[in-house]
Amino acid sequence: MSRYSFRESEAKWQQRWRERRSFEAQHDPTRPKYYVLEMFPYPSGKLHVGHVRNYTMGDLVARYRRAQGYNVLHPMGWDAFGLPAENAAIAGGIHPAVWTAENIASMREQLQRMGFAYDWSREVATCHPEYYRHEQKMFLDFLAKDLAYRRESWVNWDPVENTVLANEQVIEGRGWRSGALVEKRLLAQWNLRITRYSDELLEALAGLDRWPERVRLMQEKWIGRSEGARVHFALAGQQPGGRDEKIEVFTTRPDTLYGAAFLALSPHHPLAEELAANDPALAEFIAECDRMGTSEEAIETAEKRGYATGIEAIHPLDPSRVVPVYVANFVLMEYGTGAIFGCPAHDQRDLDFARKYALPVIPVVLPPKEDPASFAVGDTAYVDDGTLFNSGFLDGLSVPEAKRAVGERLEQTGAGQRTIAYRLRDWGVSRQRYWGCPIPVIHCPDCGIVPVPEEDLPVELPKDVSFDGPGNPLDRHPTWKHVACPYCNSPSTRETDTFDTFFESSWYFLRFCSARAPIAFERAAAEYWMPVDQYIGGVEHAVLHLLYSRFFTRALKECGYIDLDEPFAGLFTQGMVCHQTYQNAEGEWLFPEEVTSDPAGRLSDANGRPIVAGRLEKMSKSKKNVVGLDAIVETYGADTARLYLLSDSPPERDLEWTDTGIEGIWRYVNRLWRLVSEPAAPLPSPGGAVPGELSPALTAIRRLTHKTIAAVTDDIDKFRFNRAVARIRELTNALEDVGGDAPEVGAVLREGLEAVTRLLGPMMPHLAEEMWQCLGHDEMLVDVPWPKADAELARDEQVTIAVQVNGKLRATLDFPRDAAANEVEEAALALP
RNA sequence: GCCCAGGUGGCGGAAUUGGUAGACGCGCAGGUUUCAGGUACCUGUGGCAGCAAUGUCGUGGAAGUUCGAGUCUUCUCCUGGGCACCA
Repeated sequence: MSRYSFRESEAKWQQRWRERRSFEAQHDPTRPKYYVLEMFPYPSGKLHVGHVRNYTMGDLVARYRRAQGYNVLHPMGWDAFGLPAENAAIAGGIHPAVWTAENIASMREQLQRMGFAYDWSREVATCHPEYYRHEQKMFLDFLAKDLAYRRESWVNWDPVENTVLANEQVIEGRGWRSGALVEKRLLAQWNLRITRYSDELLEALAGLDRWPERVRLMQEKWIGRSEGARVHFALAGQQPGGRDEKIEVFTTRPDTLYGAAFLALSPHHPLAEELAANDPALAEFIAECDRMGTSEEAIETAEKRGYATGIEAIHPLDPSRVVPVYVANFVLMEYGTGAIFGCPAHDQRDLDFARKYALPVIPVVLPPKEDPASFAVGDTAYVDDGTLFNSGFLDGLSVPEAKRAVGERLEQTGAGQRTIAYRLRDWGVSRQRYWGCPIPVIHCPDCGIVPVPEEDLPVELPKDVSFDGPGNPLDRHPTWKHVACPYCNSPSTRETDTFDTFFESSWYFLRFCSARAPIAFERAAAEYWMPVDQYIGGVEHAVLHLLYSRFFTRALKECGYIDLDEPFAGLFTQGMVCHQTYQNAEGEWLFPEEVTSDPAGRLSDANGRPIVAGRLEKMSKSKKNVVGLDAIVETYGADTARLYLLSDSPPERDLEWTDTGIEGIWRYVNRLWRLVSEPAAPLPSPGGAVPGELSPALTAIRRLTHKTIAAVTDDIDKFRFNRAVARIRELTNALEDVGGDAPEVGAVLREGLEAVTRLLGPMMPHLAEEMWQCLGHDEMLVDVPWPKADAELARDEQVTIAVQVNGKLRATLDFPRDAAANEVEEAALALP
C-alpha cells in the first residue's frame, strides 16, 4: 500500500506552475476577467493558520474561476509600513527596512510552499518608494481638490505608540493595536475629507449586494446619518461685549421645540470658552470635564453635569419665553453644532438633567389614548410618536408632521433650517512615526505650508535614523528635514509626520492592475480589472480599511485617475481560526505541545502540575495557542492543511484547529491516492465514452458523479466550501465500493475518479495534478476546464416518498420520477 | 441600553420551496494486521426500552399556525459580535 509522497509531489508541481507561468495574468480585454483578492498581510514574520485559511479560500476561488474560463487576476503583496517594524528596531537594533524585508522573504517562501496560485510578477510592498511615491502624488492631487487639509483639532493620542489614531482606530476608548487608553490632545493634523462623501458612501451601500449584510450595517451605523434641523436661539438681555450673539443647536426632534427647557453647550464650544475667560468657576468646570473624559471608568459612571452660565436664550418660536444656558459635560463639540436644546419630557438624558437642576418638564407629545389634562412625565421620557399639544401652531399634528411644519416655519423666519448630521468624521492621517510614507509638504517661514513639487517626488525616508530617543526619529534626524523652500528658497523644514498605514492599503488593489507601471496605475488596466470581483478578509476591517478604500476610490475618481466608485463588488468575511488555550494554576499560558493528557483526560505540564483547558480563543502569541504552519506543512503537506481549513466549518464562522481533524484529512488524502494509483478495476484510456447500458448499481454511481459535480459547483458559488468537501467525500466513499472486471465498470470508475480529481483541483491542487497524471493525462489539470454535470444523468429515476400519519413517519414508498399523483396516493392508502 | 448573528448527537457541522433530522468528518466501541503500543484498514455509533423486528423521545425554553415545523409567527433564556453621553 503506497502512501502519497506530498513532499516530492508538491515541490514538483509548484515548479511546473512557475516554469509555465500558469498564474501570470495578462491584460486581455477580449476575455472576461475575474479579480480575486485576499486582504494583503502585514509582514509580521510568520504566516499563521489564520492567514492560510484566508488565502486558501481565495486560491480556491481563483483556481475555480480560472477553470471556468475567466482571465483571473490573483495577486499578493505586503502591507509593509507599520509600528511593529519600528518596535523591533527599538528592541533589537535592527533597521525597520531590514526587518520588514526579512519577514517578507520568509512569508513569501511560506506562501509559495502552500502552492497558492498568485501572480508573483505583480508583487508589491508598500514600503518601497516605487509604491509610496504614487500616494504622495495622490496626496498633492487631494490638496489641490481640497480633499486634504491641515487643521488643529482634538485628536486621539495613543500614549504607548506615541502617535495619533483615527476615530476608527479607537476601540472602546483604547488604541486598536496597543490597547492603551487613548488621551485627547490638540494637534495640527492632516485630514482627508471623507465627509464630503458621507451621503454617497451611505447611499451606495445599497448597491453592494454581494457584501455581507453585517458589514453594510456596520458602515451604515458608522456613517450615522440623522435628519434634523439647526435652530438659532438669540441670547436675551445684556451680552458679553454687547454683541448680538446667537447659539446654533442641532436637533433631530425639532417637533419638540415647544418643550425646550434649557440649552447646553459643549465645554469646548466657542461661547463656553469665551465665558470661561471671565468666569473662573466655569473655567474650572471645563477643566474638570477634560480631565474625566479620558478614563474609561469615568465615562461609564459619568453623571450628567452642567454649569449654569446665567445667560438666557430666547425661544425661537415664542419670543416671550427664555430658557437658561448651561455648559454640560455630555455635549460633544464634534457632533452637530456643539450645542443642544434640552426637551426633558421626550428625551431621557434631558429628563435626568432637568430633574437634577430642577428645570421644568413640559410634555408636548401626547401618547395615544392619554388625556392631555392629566398626562405627565415621571421618571421615563416619552420618546415615541403621538399628537402634539402645548405647542402653539403644532397642536394636533403627529410627530413627523410637526417636524415638517417646524422646519418650514424656521426656514421662513430665518431662525433655522432643516439639515442632516453625520457621525462620520474626517480621516486624520498624520502619524508621528518613522516607518510610514512621508507626507510631501514643506513648512516655509515665508510661504507657509507648501506642497513638495511633483518633480521632487518621491520624498524618501532617510535610512540613517536612530531609535534611541523618544518621539519621531524623522523629527530628530540631523539633516533630513532641513530643505530650501521650493518656491522662495528660504530655509524651511519638511513635514516629519507620516501617513496612517491605512493610506497604503486604500489603493493597493489598483496598483496590482499594473504593478510595474511608472505611474500609480494604468487607467486602461485598472478599468479592465476593477472592480475586485471577490475580496476576502477578516471582518475586523468592516469600518476601517473597507470604508477608507471606498472613499479613496471616489477621491481618485474626483482627481481624474479612474472612472470607478466602488472598489469591491463582492466581499466575503471569513471567520477566525481558534484553538484551545491552556493555563496552569498561576494563570500562565502554555503552548499546546507543553500539555499532556493522561488516559482519564486529566491535563498536566511537563512537571506533572495540573493544567486547566481554557476556552477556545483566536490564536495569539500572548495566549500561546498558536499552531506553527511550518510544522503542519512538514508533517502533512500543504494540500492536507488546505483541505482541513476548508472542510471543518462554514467559512464565515470561526474554525477550531484540532490535531485529530487534520489527521482525518491526511487519511483521506492517502485513500484518494490509493483509489487512483491502485484502481479496483482496469481503467480504459482517457477520453472514452461510458457505455449506455449499465447495471442499476453502476447507473447509481454515474448519477452520483453528476449530482456531485452540480452540487459542488453550486456550493463553491455560494461559498459553502465545507459542504462541497463533504459532497466530494461522499462520492469518494461510493467509488471505493466499485469493483469488477467488466469493461463498463472501469469506464464508470474513471468517470467518477476524474470528477473527484477535477473538483478537488482548486482545493488540493498538487494532489489533484498528481492524480490527473496518474489517470493517464498529459496536460496539466490547471489547464483543464471545470467539469459540467449532465443534467439528464443527474436526475433521479426513482423517488422515495415518505408516508406520514399525523406527522409520524409510517412507511416510505419508491416511485418512478413521473408517477401520477393519484397512483402514489392509492399506494399510500393501501398500506396497513 | 440599542442593533446584528447564532443555539441541532460526546464534538465540528449537514438538512432546496415547511415534507424520511443528524449528510460528511472528529471522537468513541468492537474487529483485522502487529510480539506489543501506535499507525493503517474494516464494522458499528442520537437518547431510552428490547436479543431482535420494532417502539418511543428528540433541533435552548414556552405557546401558536399546519395533515406535517430544525425551518413560519409570538414571547422568553443563553452565547458571540458591533455601536453607544450622537442631541
